[in-house]
Amino acid sequence: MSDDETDWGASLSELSAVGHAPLIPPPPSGLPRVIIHIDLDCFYAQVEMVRQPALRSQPMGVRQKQMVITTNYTARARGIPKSGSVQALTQAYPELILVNGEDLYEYRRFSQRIFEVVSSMTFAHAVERLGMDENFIDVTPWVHAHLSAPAEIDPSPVQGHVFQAASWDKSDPVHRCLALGSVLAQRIRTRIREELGLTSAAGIAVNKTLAKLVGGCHKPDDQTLLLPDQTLALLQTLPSPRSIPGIGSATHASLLELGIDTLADLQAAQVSNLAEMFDRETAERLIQLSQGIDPSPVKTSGRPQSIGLEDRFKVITTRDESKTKLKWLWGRLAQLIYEDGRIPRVIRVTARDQIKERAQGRRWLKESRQTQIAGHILTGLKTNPDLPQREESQVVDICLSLLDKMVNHSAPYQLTLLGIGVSDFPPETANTIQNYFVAGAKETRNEKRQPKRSHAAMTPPNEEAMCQPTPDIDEAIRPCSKKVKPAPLAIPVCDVSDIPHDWDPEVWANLPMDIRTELLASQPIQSRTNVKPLNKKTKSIASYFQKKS
DNA sequence: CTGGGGTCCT
DNA sequence: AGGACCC
Repeated sequence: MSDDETDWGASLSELSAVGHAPLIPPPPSGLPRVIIHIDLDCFYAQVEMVRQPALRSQPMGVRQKQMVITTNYTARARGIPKSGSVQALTQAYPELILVNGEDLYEYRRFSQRIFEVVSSMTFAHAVERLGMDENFIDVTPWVHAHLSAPAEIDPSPVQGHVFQAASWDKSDPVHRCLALGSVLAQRIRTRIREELGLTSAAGIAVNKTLAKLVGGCHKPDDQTLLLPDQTLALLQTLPSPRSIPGIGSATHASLLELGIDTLADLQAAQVSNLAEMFDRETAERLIQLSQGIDPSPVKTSGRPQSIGLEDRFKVITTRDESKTKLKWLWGRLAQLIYEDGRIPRVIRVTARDQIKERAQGRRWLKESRQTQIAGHILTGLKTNPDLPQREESQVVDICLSLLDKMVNHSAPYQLTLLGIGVSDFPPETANTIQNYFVAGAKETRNEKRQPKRSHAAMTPPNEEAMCQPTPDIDEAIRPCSKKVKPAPLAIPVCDVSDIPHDWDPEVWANLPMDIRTELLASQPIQSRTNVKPLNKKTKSIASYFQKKS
């Protein structure tokens, strides 16, 4: 949790409780941060309904193996739970339609487009992904810059709900900041609906934790703002310390051992109370989280650090079966690496062995082994989703040798999971305009190519009764994959003053924030004292985008 | 009958 | 390489 200069640290109310205030630069203006958390409603189910609109009116759920991981709101309106076992749900609700969601390919694509749409909005200073369907957006700079409008002309109407709105004071600058945030959250949600046909919930607050927590107050398809003075009221609605993001099962168990059962216990704890189980930094962070204090910055999410696939199955007991499964996994993974465009330098195999788990008395035990992979083996993926025969069998052999390090084939074993992942991508020389330009060109190139076959239609080999895929009732319809290029985004809400005068607003709006920042840094602004020199390549690319006059 | 992903830290 | 956390 390192602070950089873009992290304006805690809100006013947070600062008062922070031990080392000097380490956290105060907000320049004395105003709080404004953080939006966007959470797609039953994301997987919504994606399936976009792909197959007839499902919209049906009670539907998405299943992976024996679990229904989410149901749509039509189902929930009938009292069907949002998740559960296939067994239980189909028995109790025979009308529930289940779609197989074990292949995350489409969800990944929608997730990427959501991130792009959000990042393209000019007021989004930083966007951080959390899983496939959540994003944090820091809109602090925009909000502070637009707060100066006189209150009597600009009543800054709040969009959506206010958590316990009684103390709303429209003349309080802190409240007005958050109200502006709620307007921006509404615009983000509207764009996601217009561009992708997906509804979402949002929370607006002074830090990530509170934004996420308050966003849960009005779902689906609505949003909630938290005023700093209502922080404790919100926290009091939480049933357990476990409800705080960042306090997971292990931390919760440790807290229980210390006799800390409730959130109030943790709020009242001293660092010394926690010293037995946690180091001082962690203890301080936990107590602060329990009080709604969270200085962690919204970190701009870049390209993934790793790409991996796993498959669970009933059991594998031979090297030969493993080879077949690894081949199948690699085929799908190769497609993803190809679409990513970068060549990884490390490959890893993951496995679960039931016998080992029982021997060690553990509920689950995942092992992995990784190794560097010579560059020449994978370079074919730069231009083709399939590797030449020779390289492909080399990769599979590498995977098998990694597996051999985990299982002894002369002793009994029972694998129930295999996975392959890749990581350690070459650095992309940070986020420069050159880089963006190259990446954009590559994307266009990739999207023009049709996948040789829809890998969503690929079926795992050697299916056991237990893991038979559901009949693919949604064969085909893939709204995104048929597009050569994503539809150009409409001109987003943004202040004209944000845009350099010689730029096309639409082009500007579609540039990622860091690129805009870089270009703004190169703008001839009188007040700027530290003008970065513009190198040649940047200049020519900038002129490519700029309007001709 | 707990999925198939990810992140960062130790 | 594993473990914590997140969805």
